[in-house]
Amino acid sequence: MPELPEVEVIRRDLVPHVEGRRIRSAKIAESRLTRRRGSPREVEAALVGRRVRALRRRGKFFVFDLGRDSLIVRLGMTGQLLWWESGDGFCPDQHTHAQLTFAGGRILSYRDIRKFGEMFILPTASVEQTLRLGVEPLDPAFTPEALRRICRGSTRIKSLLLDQTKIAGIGNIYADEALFRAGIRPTRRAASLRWEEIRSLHRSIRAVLQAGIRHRGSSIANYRDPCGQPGRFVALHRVYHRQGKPCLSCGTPVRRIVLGQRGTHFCPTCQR
DNA sequence: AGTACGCCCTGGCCGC
DNA sequence: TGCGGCCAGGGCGTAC
Repeated sequence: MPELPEVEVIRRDLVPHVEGRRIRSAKIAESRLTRRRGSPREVEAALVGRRVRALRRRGKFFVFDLGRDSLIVRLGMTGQLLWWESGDGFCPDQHTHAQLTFAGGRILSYRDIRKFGEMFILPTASVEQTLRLGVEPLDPAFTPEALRRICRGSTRIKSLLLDQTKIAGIGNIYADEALFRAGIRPTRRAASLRWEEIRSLHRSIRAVLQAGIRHRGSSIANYRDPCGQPGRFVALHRVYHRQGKPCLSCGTPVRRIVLGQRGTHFCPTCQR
C-alpha cells in the first residue's frame, strides 16, 4: 500500500533514469487505468515523443512533467512502477497494464494486481487545482500552526489524517504509526486536541514519514521499489498489523478496531 | 458536516 | 485437494 514514503522512494529511484529522457512508445492495456480522464489511446498519444522534464510527487501521486501536459500516476493499493530492460529478469505478466519504452530501450512498467490505481493526463498548469490536495506534510508550510488550523470540527483525528484534501500523502499505516508516537488515540475528536498534543502529532507525522523514506517504505503485501525490492520499514512498525502483540512501550496488547472502514491499531494504555 | 456503506478488484486465507 | 466465502483497503459516489 504505497503512501507518501513509498511514492517518494520510487520517485527518487526513477529520477536519474527518466528525467531528461524521451518516451519512445507507450502501451496501456487496461482501460480501467485511465477511467478518471481520457482513454488509453488518448493517453498513449499524449505520451509518445514527449520528454520527461521532471518527475515530481504530490501526496501519493506521481507527476511526470512533460512540458505542456503532465502524466499523473497513482498506485492505489497494489500498483508498482518497475524499471527494467530486456534481459534483466523481469517479465511482464497479466497484471502489467502499461508500458512506457524510453529512448535507449529501457522500460517503465505499471503493474497493479487489484487495479485500484490510475494513470491520466492533465495540463501541467491545472495539476494543482485538479488534484485538490492538502498541504505536503514534509513541506516547510506544514507547521504546528497549520495542523492546528486543520484540526477543526468533530471529525476523528485519524479520519482527518487520511483526508487527502487536508494533508496529502498519509495513508492507513503512517496514520496509525504517527498517532501511536504522539500518544493520541485515533478516536479522539480533532478539535479536542490540546496545543501540546498538536505539536507532538506534527512532530510524529514528520518523523514517521521521514523514517519510512529512510527505510525505503513499508512492504505489507505488494509494495516493491522500481527494482522489485521490498521496503524495510514494516519491521519498525509499532502498532500497525501488531494487534494482540505487546505494545513496545508498555506491554499492553495492541488493539485493533475499525474506524471509517479502516483497520485501526493503537495501544489503549499509551494512547489517550 | 460527519459518518456509514457499497463499489471497484484480486490473492490469500479460512473452514468444511 | 478443492471450493465457496470472506477479507484487506484508497478513493469515490451516494445516503442519511
